[in-house]
Amino acid sequence: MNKSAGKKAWVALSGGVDSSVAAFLLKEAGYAVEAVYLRLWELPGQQTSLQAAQAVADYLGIPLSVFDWRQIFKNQVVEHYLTALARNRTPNPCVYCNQVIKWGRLLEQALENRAALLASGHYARLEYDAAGLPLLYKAADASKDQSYFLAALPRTSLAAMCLPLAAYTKAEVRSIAAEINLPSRQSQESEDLCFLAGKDQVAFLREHAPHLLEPGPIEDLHGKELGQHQGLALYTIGQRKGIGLSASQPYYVLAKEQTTNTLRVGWSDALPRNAVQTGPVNWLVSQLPGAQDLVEVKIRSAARPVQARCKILSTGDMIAKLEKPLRDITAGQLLTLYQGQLCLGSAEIQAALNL
RNA sequence: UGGGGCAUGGUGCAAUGGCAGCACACCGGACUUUGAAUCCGUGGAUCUAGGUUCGAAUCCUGGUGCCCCAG
Repeated sequence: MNKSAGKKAWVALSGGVDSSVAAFLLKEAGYAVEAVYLRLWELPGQQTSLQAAQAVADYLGIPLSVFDWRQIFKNQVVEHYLTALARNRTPNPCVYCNQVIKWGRLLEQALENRAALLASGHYARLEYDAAGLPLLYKAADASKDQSYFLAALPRTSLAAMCLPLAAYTKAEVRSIAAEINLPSRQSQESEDLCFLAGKDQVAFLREHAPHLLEPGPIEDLHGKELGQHQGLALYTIGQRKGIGLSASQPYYVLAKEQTTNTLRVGWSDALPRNAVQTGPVNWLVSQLPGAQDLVEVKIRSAARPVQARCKILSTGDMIAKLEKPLRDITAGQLLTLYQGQLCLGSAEIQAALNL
C-alpha cells in the first residue's frame, strides 16, 4: 500500500456500482484518486448517469472531471459500428470503444496529466511477468469475467491499467457498496449497447443508417424463398428471433449473403463449424503457443470456451481448429484465446470454416 | 354448377360425441457492458347458418372458401 501512497490514479466513473467500488478501493489503497465521467451518448429526454457519478465522487470525496466526448464517440465508435454493419459483419462496439475511447484517448489523457494509471470497474485481473510486462487474466468471478472486452487492447495499454475489482465477485462488490453506503449501491447492470439503450436496432438504423435497411429475400438451403427480411444488418449468424417464419422447428440465420442481399436460414444442425479464421492476433503474452498446443478460444463474449489448436498463416491471420464444433461463429466478433485463466490474446473473426 | 376431399390461434398440425392440445411465430421475463443463443412465462383458434344430442371441432343439411380428379 505504501508504494501507492500519493500516486495519482484516474478512474473511469460511470455512476454504476462497479466503477464506484473500484474508485473506493483505489482510494483505500492510498492513491490520490481522480474520477472522470465520459459523456459518450445521450438520448434526448433520457436521464444520464452523470448525477449518479457526481454523487459517488462527492460521497468518496474525490474530484470528478466530465469529458464531453459525444462527438468523438459518434465519429469513431458509432461510425465504426455502422461501417462494420455495411461490410456485413457483426461488430462488437464495446470492444472497439475500449480500444479507442477508454483505453485509448482517456488513457492518453490520464498519462498526460501525470496519472500513474487508469482504473475501471471491469472484472478481470492483471499480473506482470518476469520482464515486468502485463498479463491479462480472467476475473475471480468467472460468471462476470470481462477479459473478453479488454483482450483487443495492446499490452502498452494494459501496462497502465488498474482493475481493482479483479479479486472480487459481483456479490462482494455489491456488499462492499452496501457496507460503505455508496449512493450507487443499487445501480442496475448495464446491458444494451449504450447507443442503442432505450431503442431497438431497427429504430437506430432507420435514424442513422437507413441505407442498411434494404429488404431482401429469406431463403432456405435449397434456394427456396420463404419470406422477406428487412435488412441484413438486423441479423447475426445463429440468430433465431426475428426471422418470423413458422415451421416444424425453429429457423436460424445461417448466412448473410451480401451480393444478393439474401438471408440464408435453416435448422440448427446446419450451424456448427469446426474451425475459425481470424485476422491478425493481438498477442498479450511474450511466448506464443505452438501449433500443437491446446488452448481455449471464445467466439462471443458470453460463449463457453472450447479447446482448439491455432495455426498462424504467413499473412498473419490465424486458423483455430476447434476440438468441438461451435455454432454462431460470426465475422466481426472477437475471438479470445486463453490458457487456463490467462488471456493469450485476441483476433477478429473473419469466417467460420469446416476443415 | 360432374365427382371427391378439406376447413381448428398468425402458420403447420392434434383432438372421431365428453374441460380444444402441440410445434413454430409473436409478445413478456431471466441471463448478458455486442444485435445473439439458451431458459422461463402470458395471450390468442373450432369458416358460416341451422339441425340431431344431456353434451358437437367431431354426426346431419344448406351456404361460403380452398384443393384434387375428370372435363
